[in-house]
Amino acid sequence: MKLSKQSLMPVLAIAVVGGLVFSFLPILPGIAFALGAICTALILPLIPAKNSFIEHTSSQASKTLYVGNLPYRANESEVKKLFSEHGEVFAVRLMKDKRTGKRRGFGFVVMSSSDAENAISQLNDKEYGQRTLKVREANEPKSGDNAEI
DNA sequence: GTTGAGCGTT
Repeated sequence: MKLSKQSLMPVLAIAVVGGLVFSFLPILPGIAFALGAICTALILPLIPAKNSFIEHTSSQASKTLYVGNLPYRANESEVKKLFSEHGEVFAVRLMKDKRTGKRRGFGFVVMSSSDAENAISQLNDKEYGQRTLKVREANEPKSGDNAEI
């Protein structure tokens, strides 16, 4: 039963909006806010329903790849475009320093497992931006369902 | 604005 802020913010927002909507009715503001909260409880299960619709697209087998020795000038769009030429890339995350926000020069690329193996053999030790890319599989695969080799 | 081995975030 974890209650995070991100799942609580929309609830409060919808509750406030519901309270404003019901405030037009000749009732007490407390009753209006209560009705807004009830409406929130009613449409709350509908929000994950739309999310599951979007997740229906990402029902592919994804594997996390570690990409090191990246140029500091490289962006996620360039890396994603580079990996997209050798396979279907789902997401690219370039890790940056949490203190200064500077790029540390490595990141992770999430793509399909079969295309991932092909991309590794194609992009590993590949010259990119006057640097030799280092593409390997991630040590901690989040989606390790099809991560068997 | 700098640097160069490495395995990470809601």
